[in-house]
Amino acid sequence: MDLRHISFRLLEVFMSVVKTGSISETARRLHLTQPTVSLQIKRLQEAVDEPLVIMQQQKLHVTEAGHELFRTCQRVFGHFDDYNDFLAELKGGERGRCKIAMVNTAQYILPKLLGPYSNLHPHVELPLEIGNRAEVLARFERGEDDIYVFSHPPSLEHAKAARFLKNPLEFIVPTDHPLANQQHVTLSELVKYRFLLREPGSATRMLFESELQRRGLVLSNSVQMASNEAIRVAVSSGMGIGVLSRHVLPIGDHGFKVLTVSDASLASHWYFVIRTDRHIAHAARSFLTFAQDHLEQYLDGRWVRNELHGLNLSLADQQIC
Amino acid sequence: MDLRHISFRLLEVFMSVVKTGSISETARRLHLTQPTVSLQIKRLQEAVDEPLVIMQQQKLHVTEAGHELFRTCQRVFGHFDDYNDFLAELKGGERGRCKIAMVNTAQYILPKLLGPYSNLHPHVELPLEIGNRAEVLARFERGEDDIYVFSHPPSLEHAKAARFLKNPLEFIVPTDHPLANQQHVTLSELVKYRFLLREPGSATRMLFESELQRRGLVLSNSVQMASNEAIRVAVSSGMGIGVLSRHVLPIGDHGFKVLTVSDASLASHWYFVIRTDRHIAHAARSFLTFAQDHLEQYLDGRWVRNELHGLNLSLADQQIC
DNA sequence: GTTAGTTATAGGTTATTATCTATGGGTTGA
DNA sequence: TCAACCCATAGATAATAACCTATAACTAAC
Repeated sequence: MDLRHISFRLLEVFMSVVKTGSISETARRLHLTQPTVSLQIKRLQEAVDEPLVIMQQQKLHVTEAGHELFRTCQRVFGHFDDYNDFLAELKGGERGRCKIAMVNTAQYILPKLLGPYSNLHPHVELPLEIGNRAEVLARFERGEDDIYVFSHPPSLEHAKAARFLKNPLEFIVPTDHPLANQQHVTLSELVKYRFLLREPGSATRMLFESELQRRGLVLSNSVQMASNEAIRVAVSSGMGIGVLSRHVLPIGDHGFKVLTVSDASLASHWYFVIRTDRHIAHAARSFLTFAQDHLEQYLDGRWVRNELHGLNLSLADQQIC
Repeated sequence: MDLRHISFRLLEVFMSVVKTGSISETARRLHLTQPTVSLQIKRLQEAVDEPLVIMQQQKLHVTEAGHELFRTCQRVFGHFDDYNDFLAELKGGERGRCKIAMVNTAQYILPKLLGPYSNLHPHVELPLEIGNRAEVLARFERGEDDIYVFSHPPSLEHAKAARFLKNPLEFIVPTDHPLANQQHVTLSELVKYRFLLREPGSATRMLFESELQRRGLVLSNSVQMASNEAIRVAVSSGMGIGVLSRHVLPIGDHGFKVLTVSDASLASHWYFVIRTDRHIAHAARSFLTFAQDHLEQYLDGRWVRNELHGLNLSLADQQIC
């Protein structure tokens, strides 16, 4: 039996012939002519090298080989129906995966969106990758993920970015620090103290340093630390001043004090970033649409900057091609 | 997803791509060129309307949709493999059915062949039809069965017949009949008595009557009976003389006596008959070959006339077209 | 930076498929 | 016997599939 040149259309026609028990009737149902169906069946029989139906006293009689082939076809089409269901879910964003890579700071706020989304779409896998800016950037270059979360989006040609949340920076000091109880502090006062900072590539540090440079200020003393947690703990134990995203600060007193700096309001934004030169997973589209619709609901409304509309619009355009 | 124009070849190529993880490698294995495979995959993706494999850092990566399609294909090919096994058995005569229609008298001897055959090929169905000559002839005309067993084969154009067993006729009389103990009896002596005969169409009766006509003899008195059993019983109870196939006579004394008629040796033959204008079931070929090889083994060698060779030879020729 | 290996694309040829219309031949039932 | 069905076959055509070669473009490794 040579399956090679047998198409599913052929099997469809054959099944109809078995079901209706008539070549003419099949032709009518499938909007074909009777000779077409006749010939199709003949071709199939040649491929199988065995008669599938025989005329017997003016009635079409299905042979054993034909019967068994019919059963085989039923099973086969069953599997393809299943596959179609799967595809439908996949395309509808109900199934599949959406790999997200994010910078460290974002790990505190993205779950607030991912949780509700995941509950709504339980069949969507959501693997998360967390790294510093350099690491996430490298992943972006290699196109390893579906969605990237940055502050300071990379300005590469085949990237599309959209802000979704303001990321205000806060200065924190130990509770026993000289500035801890001062009403208004200025940036120039602060730089005399020792600072605890993330690595040079980090968005937080870049933002802070560019502000210092703009103002012609220089830090007298700074220590580099590998994570936001490390900085928080170090500040609490009196090692110096920390500059941290508002979103990573726990609510309530935790051994440090947030300063009100009168002459500096530092803030960056988080962006959802996608590559436009790659196929975008349906689940990723689905998540971004969800985010656009529910940012205000699940994130603190004070900081939300919902600019996802344009991104989703351009994705919808792309979908057509 | 539009299956219509997807052939199994296409799925085969796709499966190989998934298995090898490479388009070039697949091309080499399937003796195609790389662009051919590339294009096939593209076509398949268009049919599914969803990427199945994507290039990621110089490596082919199978998408979710691709993976699921692969699994679907595995199942589908599994079913067709099963079907191929089924076909192989069918074509080898190991499976299927062989419908045999036979005249009444044959029912006593054919089972001696069918039994051993059935044991050898347990998956072959062997439905039997038994009727008088007219009935079997009608079935033959309509082509309802695969093999027919006649004495006096119908001489129709698209029929092929082969003798396999001699069918000698015997005259039986009640044990208390005047002729019962006579050494030699002649036909002309017999016709004075009452005869018990089958219906006019039956081969036995036709043979007997044509012999009478040839000799210019006329029966003085005859009674028609519907079955060989009825005749046997009637003879035993003294109703007259019977003419029966040797093969339907039980061995040993059963209330009647077999005469030795010196001037008449009546015998017909049983034939296997098939229609040559129809497809011959593999099981039927298989049975006829079996019969050719084992006639002498399972039937009384004295009567066997094995002329199946020619029949099977012409069947083998036909098989080619 | 050259080579070797990969995939993608363009352009072309040939074989096959998927259709059709027209027609012939056989059955059935009025 | 004739109309109304059925199926099979012939002959024709347009679309498409299935391939090819040549070539481009990219990446990894030497």
